[in-house]
Amino acid sequence: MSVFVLREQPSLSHRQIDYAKELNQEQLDVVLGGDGPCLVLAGAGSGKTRTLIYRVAYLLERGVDPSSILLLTFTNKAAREMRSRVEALLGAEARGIWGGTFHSIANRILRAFAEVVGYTSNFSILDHEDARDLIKAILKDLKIDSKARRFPSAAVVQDMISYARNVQRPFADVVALKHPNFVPLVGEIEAVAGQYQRRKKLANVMDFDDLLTLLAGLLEDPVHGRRIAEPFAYVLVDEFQDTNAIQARIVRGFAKAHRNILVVGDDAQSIYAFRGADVKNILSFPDAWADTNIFKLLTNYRSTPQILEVANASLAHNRDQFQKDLVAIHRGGDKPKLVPTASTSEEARYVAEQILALRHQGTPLCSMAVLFRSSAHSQALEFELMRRDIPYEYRGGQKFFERAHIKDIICFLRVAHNPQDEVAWMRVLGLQTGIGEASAQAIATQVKVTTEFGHILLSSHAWQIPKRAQDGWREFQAIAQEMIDPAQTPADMIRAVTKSSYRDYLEREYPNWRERLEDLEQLALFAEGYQEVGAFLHDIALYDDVVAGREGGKASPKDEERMVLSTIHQAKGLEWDTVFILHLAEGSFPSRRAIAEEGMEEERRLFYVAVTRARNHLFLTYPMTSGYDTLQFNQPSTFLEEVPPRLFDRVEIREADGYHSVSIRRTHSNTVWSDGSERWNDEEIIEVDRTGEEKKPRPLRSFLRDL
DNA sequence: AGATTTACTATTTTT
DNA sequence: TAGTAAATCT
Repeated sequence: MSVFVLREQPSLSHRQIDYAKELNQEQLDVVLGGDGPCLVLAGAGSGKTRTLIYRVAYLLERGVDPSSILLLTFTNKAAREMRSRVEALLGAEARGIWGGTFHSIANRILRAFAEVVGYTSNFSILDHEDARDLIKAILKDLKIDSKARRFPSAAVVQDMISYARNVQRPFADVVALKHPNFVPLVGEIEAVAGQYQRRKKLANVMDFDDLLTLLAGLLEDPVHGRRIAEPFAYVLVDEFQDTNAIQARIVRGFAKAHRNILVVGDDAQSIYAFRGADVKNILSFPDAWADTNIFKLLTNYRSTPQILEVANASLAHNRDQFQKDLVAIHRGGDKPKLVPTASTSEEARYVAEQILALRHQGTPLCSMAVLFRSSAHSQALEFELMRRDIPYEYRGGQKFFERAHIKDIICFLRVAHNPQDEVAWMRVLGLQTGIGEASAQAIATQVKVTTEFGHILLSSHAWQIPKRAQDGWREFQAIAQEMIDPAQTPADMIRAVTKSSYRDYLEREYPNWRERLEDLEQLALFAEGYQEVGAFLHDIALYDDVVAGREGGKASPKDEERMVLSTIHQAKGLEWDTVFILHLAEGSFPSRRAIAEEGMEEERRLFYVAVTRARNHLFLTYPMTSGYDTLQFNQPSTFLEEVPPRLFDRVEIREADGYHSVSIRRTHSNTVWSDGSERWNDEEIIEVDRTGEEKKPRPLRSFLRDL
């Protein structure tokens, strides 16, 4: 039996073998190689990813053609990670499998079927910001003054349009559900939505939702759908709890012919409701697919029992939940530490101290991560890490391809490749002095009639250029000339723009223009791998992490590794030995919005995801005060209050002794009184410095004086 | 008068 | 950084 071959692979770690032990042989055959629909409901750290990897490996071992395997993941990173793990198991033959996000797979397929859906194959892809800009332009065009008329803002309109398409419900329903006060305006908002759809098609651009909608349509087409889906004999979907209605349609489209579908997920980790994700997709999977085999994996191979206890205790407060307590396989371990700090800077200092101490004790930096609800919460820590030269990798917040200067350059290439791309035109024109929104729009509508980029240099005399915009327009033409003149490779074009007057613009506009120029050179270097502008643009439209995220601190030659700073959303599916969760203050995490809009259950699941990322050490911190000019007093997060205090080791920072050694006061235990209330046992207070060594007590200094 | 630039305030999560 | 209000151009 192939499974045994897998189990005895010397490259398999202990934990992987434990996974195989959890199911009996018959069940393993179904999960890994069985035909028909299969649903694996797996708790955090119980082996979701391994299930997918094993099935792929098992199929390949049985001689299945790799290109008949389609692996749908939530992030590109997850797809790559899985591919490399399967390759490590079985070698290069895994290379042919189709793996990626719904969006990237849609991108690949739609390039080949562009004409069928009314586009040409050089279509551009709008990111979130581009799409909002287009809607803004439409509102202006329709002379809708959203302030005066109490009309929803472009961002709100965009959100409603996107949500309606993702949950596959009529627009009016979504308005009623998400923004009841705009119900009287439904007709008008719908007109904007229609205009948006038309403008995109005219500009030969798709937004993220178009990618999914058009793919779903194609898959349901009797002729094309068959042609696309037929080759995929095996469909695997990761993080199924985070799929929405349109994604469920796509999954059905791909898998309905062969019915060999495996989905894995955990309803407790559904954290994308704001994007239309619906836990019902996973709970009703057996209804949608007859004869589904269901398996539950409830053993946690990742975390210590102390960490799991906190996770379980928190999740118990959710009602809409499948009750399942995870059981740890690990023994021993410390209680998670609960650390209130005087301020955000003290929080940052404490975390940095602990990181140094743990590293001193032998934990490599790459097995530590700091997680936070919102990217803004990491700022103080980033300064602190930079100051101490602790190398880190930042995930979350702005992506490389979303940085203003990167997008500027990309838009130059976009107009060259797809001159109809109105959105890109608006951006590049607006960069010139003297050209604002209005002049840019005037020029863009005329220019985009051209099908050949080179023509804009010749035929401009025929166009009406507003007077104040003429200098800027000439400047743009000069740059365009540089771009198309000697060579056509994307790297050459990027360097041409970087050398042009755009460089002066950068120097003028940004104090950190040198860094930005370096970014642009990095982009050019990356582009050298491409001969053709189209191929380059298509790849970077969705594969953001091809270029590493923001980095700070210099990695010493000895340890190249960096620690990770990440939003919780981006940390999903990952794990570290030590995890810090920052800013667990009411209003921040849970966010004010979640509290106000009854989004607490989802928010609690987010907390659950964060806690279950940790293998051995977990630190939960929150600043008792925050704010930069006004002082704000924070309450500890609901999520901390809900968990019985005895599950934590409470740390109290008493003394800030310069910047480099914060001493802490720690209480080890607490007392449960006969009436059920709990009290901290003050007798066990000790002071330790950052290396964990005990210190003599010093007088208490009030945290307020520290500010 | 309309377009553009500048100065200011408050920040959720993502393909 | 985005959205907005006030200041400055044409």
